[in-house]
Amino acid sequence: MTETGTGQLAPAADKLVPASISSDAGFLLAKLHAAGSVVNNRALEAFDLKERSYSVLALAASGLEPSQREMADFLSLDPSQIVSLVDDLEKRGLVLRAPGKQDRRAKIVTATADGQRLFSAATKATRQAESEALDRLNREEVAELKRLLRKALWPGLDG
Amino acid sequence: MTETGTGQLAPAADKLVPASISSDAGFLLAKLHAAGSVVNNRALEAFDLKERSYSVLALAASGLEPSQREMADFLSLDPSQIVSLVDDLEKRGLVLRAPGKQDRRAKIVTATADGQRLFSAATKATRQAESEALDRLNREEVAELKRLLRKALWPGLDG
DNA sequence: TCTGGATAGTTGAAAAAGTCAATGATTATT
DNA sequence: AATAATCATTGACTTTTTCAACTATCCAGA
Repeated sequence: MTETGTGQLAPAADKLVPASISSDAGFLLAKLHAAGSVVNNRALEAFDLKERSYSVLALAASGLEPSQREMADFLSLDPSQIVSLVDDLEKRGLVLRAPGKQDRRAKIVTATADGQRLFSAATKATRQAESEALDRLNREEVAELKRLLRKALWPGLDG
Repeated sequence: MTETGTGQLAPAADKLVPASISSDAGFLLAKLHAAGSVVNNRALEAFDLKERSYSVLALAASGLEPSQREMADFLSLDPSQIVSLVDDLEKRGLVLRAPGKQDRRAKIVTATADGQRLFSAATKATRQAESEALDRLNREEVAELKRLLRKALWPGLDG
């Protein structure tokens, strides 16, 4: 994406806005997600993380003791992708694998103290990145956007 | 993603919702986009299109006479990706390339009559897919979601 | 006008990401 | 006890993304 330093699109990029696809929710989601990814990944670079590894670390640090299969479902990734993401984080001493207590096939992934620390620091950076990516919305609009996204994903939950 | 026939997530997928990442806009966008893509691409299969080729066809059919570079910027794709997408659509007789009138380096992509017809039919399918992907939101909420996404992308435009 | 630097499209290679089937270990079902 | 299903893992394979050339064209300034 052609970008200026502030994350704004180049001026000429507005020409195609009137196209009918601009009222397609799938397209709007894709485009905002793409723009946000750039900012997010740039913010995570300093921690040697990407969106993907950050989200795995976030789940490991959540206290919810997720299995890799649960992570795969939740993150919309193939189980084999989780394997390599966890491999990497584990090599770096950020997470641990432990066999599930009820089900020894499963591997429960938890963050180490180092992992928790890195997650906290990285979270600050992504919060900053998020407000940068959504800086055209005011506080209430950001909250409403998130509420609608959550409702679309998990109706009736307060996630 | 583990899915039921209705596009709902499998029951166990709710366990991780309380994780802090569920309030991260980037993650929510990614997840809803991922879920929507599955439905969208399934709907477009019948037309031998994917989200990508559909969006290129949509711009070609828009009457805005976009150049490939403008398409690349607008769709957040690399110019070389546009080349192969347009190649494919052109081989199928759905779009035409014409040199730009002011700038002969540029290639203006327009839909043929066949392309217009296919686009119309495919649009019906994606509309259906969209309401399926967002079926947990009511009409007003969908409108509000789109409004916020558009505002985040193009503040001050009525796209 | 000429020249140098930028830009549009194209090609092709390389890296990254996604998909999928097979396997061993374990659990669930019959 | 036997069969079927599930979890993590590996490896192959495809698709997507990224990037560096290259040609043709445009543009700005000498």
